[in-house]
Amino acid sequence: MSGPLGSRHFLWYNKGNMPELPEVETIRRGLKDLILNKKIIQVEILELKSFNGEKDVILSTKIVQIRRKGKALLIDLDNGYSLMIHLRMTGQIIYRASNGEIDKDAFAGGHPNQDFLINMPSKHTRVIFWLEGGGLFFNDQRKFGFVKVLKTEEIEKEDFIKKLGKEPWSLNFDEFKKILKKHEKANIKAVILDQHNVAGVGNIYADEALFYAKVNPDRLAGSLNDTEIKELIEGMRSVMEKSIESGGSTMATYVKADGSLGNYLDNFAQVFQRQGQKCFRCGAIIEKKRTAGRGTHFCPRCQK
DNA sequence: CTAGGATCCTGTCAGC
DNA sequence: TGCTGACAGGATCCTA
Repeated sequence: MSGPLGSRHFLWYNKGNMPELPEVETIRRGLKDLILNKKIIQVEILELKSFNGEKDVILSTKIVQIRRKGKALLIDLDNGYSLMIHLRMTGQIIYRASNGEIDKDAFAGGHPNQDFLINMPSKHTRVIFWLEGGGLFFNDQRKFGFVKVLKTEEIEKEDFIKKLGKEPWSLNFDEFKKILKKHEKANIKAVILDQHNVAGVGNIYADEALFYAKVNPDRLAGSLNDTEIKELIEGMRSVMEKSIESGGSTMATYVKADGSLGNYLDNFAQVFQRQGQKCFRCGAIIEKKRTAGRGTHFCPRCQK
């Protein structure tokens, strides 16, 4: 197929590159320059499952703010309503010109795949928001993500948001230690993946943060000492900050300078999807196993 | 209450 | 070559 840069792209399957906090933050920043103050002219729901709420209530409204809570993207409208978007594993937010074609303003973020590079809508497009001068496409291959319409003032009462834990940056040592004590018999990886405990950490950054803290993902939460707890908070902050700086999984990080497709994980990953390769810290071979029901990458030598 | 397994869904890939 | 089944995973629901 021919890509937007005029070169040929090879098909490349991204296993497990799911949107987490850094991806949603990158989308939030990207959309701010593109859709703020724009009016929603029409909404097309192509998959009922992907859209919750009343569509008519958001028609002819203006986008006044774009926020993020954990992995949830929040788009506030000027009539007291908001859109809550959760990308789950395969969700994407794609902005295109009003005919769906890729132009200089094109933007895409979330689960990186071919849809970043082709005209919209695609077979994975579930909801289209036609705006003044552009189209905002919610794509989601596996249909686990969703768009939800709700009153802005009711966001805090929404089930997912209400139960959301703090993000690593606002979580202090004592609070985190208390959480680990509460779940002392669960795997540490399961604890930091649970959005009720810490907001925003998904499978990629859980593995990366545990590597940073030199903690084996199978360890029980109650077994971590104070130094490890401190390092783990630092790790969660650090790996996600680094990913946000590098642009998360967006079109810009997906298409390399020569027009071929790259892996945005290359920008920061120390262990994720590096099984069989050498640990950057100690040289041992990175392994993959199953922890907390998830594919888990770790260094068997330096993660104790 | 907690911990852990099943579930949703589509696409990929190994194995025959 | 084409089919089949295993696998991937965020958050929720269910079970013990």
